[in-house]
Amino acid sequence: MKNFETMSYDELLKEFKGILKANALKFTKQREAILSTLYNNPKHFTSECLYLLVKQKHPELNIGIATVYRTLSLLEENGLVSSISLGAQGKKFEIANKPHHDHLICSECGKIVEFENEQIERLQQQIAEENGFILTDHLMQLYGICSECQKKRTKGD
Amino acid sequence: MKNFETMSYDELLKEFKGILKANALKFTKQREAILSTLYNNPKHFTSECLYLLVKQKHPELNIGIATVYRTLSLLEENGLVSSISLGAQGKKFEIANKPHHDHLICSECGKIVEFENEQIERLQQQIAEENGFILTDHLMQLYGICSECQKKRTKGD
DNA sequence: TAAGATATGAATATCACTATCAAAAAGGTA
DNA sequence: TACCTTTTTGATAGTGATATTCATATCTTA
Ligand SMILES: [Mn+2]
Ligand SMILES: [Mn+2]
Ligand SMILES: [Zn+2]
Ligand SMILES: [Zn+2]
Repeated sequence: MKNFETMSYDELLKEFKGILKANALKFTKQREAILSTLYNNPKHFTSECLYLLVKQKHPELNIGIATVYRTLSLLEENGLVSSISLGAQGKKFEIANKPHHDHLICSECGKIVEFENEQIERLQQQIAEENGFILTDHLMQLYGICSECQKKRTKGD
Repeated sequence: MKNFETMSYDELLKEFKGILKANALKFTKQREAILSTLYNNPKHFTSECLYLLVKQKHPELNIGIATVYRTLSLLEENGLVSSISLGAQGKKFEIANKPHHDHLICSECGKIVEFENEQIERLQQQIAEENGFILTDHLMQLYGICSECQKKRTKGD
């Protein structure tokens, strides 16, 4: 997979157009609107939430939620966005212009902190090897209570 | 949370009854059938799959799938079962009578290998602390291709 | 064992997501 | 540019897993 970490929006767009062309797909206003909204608001988006924001930023497109789902799948398949499954809280998407990282999530307020830890990644690789697996992917999410929510709790009691 | 690792079925049942009583809930044939089926078939069960097995083992109960969902939630809330979310492949449940472990999953055949790694656990704790979080839980799943599926692939090509 | 509670199964609803389809837009060609 | 073919779109209906509703059945305790 290509590394999109340091891409400017123009480069990203060029990359996207290349992927579209390579697959005989078309470059549409909707697809660009979704990509640019993701790029300019680098958060962890619910499909619904991204849909609302694109609608707000580009009201003239009258975008449909089906298109958002379709485009997110397309972008994820091609490595331009990545997603995390948060169980009950649903699935969230983010643009893949950052190095690989995992997530630390506050169970109380939903805050998401990103982190990376090479040592864990190495150990994961080792575990897979020990069990005869070729490691292709992993999911790691840490759940806890963030410092702000800890403070709130103390006050509340 | 209590440690259920070394419990015999009788002990587990006693524990369950205690939880029920403490919450003014009733001990029913359905609830016991579900618990015993989980205990005697220590696998990773889909709700549907568990439902079918309980139905087969206890046809006289004519159990409904709603009861299976309800009971699994109840058991999970009380730490007697734990679940893993496998994205597209759905959610799987297992009885919590083993030490904590994480999962290595074959993307091709769905095989699940359990593992534990103290070193990773320590690093996770450390990461949470560094970010001011109190760690309460974590999720770690490694995805890959198991050795059998690797062999099949080579033959297929 | 009767009273008062919760639990159950069947049916229905919900929720996130996917498929369908007619109309619109893209993009290659001349 | 105008045309033509293909893909894309938004609205809508459909799907599958899980949750809820509700009338009846089953527990628990006195
Ligand atoms: Mn992230
Ligand atoms: Mn397990
Ligand atoms: Zn918080
Ligand atoms: Zn396999």
